Amino acid sequence: MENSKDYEQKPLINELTLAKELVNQLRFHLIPTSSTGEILIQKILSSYDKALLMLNWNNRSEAETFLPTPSVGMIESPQSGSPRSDDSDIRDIYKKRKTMPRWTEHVRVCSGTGTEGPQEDGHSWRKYGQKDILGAKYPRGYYRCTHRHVQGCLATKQVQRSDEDPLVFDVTYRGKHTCNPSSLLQASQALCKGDQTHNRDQLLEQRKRKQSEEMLQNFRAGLTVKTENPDTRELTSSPFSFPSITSTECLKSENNIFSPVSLENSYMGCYSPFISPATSESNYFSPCNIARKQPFRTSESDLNEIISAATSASNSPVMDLEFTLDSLDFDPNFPFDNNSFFS
DNA sequence: GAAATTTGACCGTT
DNA sequence: AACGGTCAAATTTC
Repeated sequence: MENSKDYEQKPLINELTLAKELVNQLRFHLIPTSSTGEILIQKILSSYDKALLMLNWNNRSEAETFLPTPSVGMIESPQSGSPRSDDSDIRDIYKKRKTMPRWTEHVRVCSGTGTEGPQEDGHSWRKYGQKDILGAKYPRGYYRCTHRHVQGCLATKQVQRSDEDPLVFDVTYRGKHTCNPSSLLQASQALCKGDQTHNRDQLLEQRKRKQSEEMLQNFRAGLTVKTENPDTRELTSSPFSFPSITSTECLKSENNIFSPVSLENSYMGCYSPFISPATSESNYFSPCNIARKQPFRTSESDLNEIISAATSASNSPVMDLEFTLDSLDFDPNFPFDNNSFFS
């Protein structure tokens, strides 16, 4: 059954991959001459990605599915509850965590951009750990949703600074935000008004900003994001990702108006031009005015701090998905990676 | 005083 | 046994 499905789909996947590759090549011939062409190519690539994504999901839908709302709040006992006292509970927790959807964004922090706009747009993260990882130069930071205990939101993320390029952070999201979308929306809307600096997230941001104020001046974040297929863990070169991101590529992307993504615009539209750089959508703006003139002389913790602020600014991609899907009356359980889908 | 961060210890997985 | 992920007490920040 499964095998026959694979048999049917593999050639299809190969064809699509090949076609996508060709379009990618074509794109680099077009970029200097036609921005319209670039837009079209983005759309084509986007379509390929969607198709590939769907196929991927079909292949694995039986083995693994998203857990739309995995008994939120029941999984993790409150901190005071000595969670280690009950073995079976703990095992359940680990099992469920294992099956949580997971995806990675490669986040590049660029200098020279004016990204000091809202860095929090609804999701706030609390750091709960840091760990030196074998073979990695930099420690990995562990963050969970601030609303974990209040709303049982199990979303977590890990921020790992890249060995090769200290300006790149791998942000691995795990789990889906289950905290109340309406409150998030309110937070987002509050940010839209621009002058409202009194909400909690912004206070938080103020604090973070203060901590890294000096650095931010030299270190204004612009991000490029690659999404990773949550299951195959292959880099799926999403429409937003540039196969080989370089500084100049980054600049190019600045001029790209990617696939219209009207859904996104309706959601993101309220943001000031410098939206949270870490949102997957941020590629739309891609304020990556990168000119790495000077080496960064910042501590890891500073960088982690910034990336935390930056990434916390993003609703998790899944969250964004919920916003947009809800309005579209999609089946919310339909599993796909919105990072790629909407890009 | 409350909330957030740091950090060493603990625990499950491999 | 090593490693990665999480907990929770201590510390810091507001």
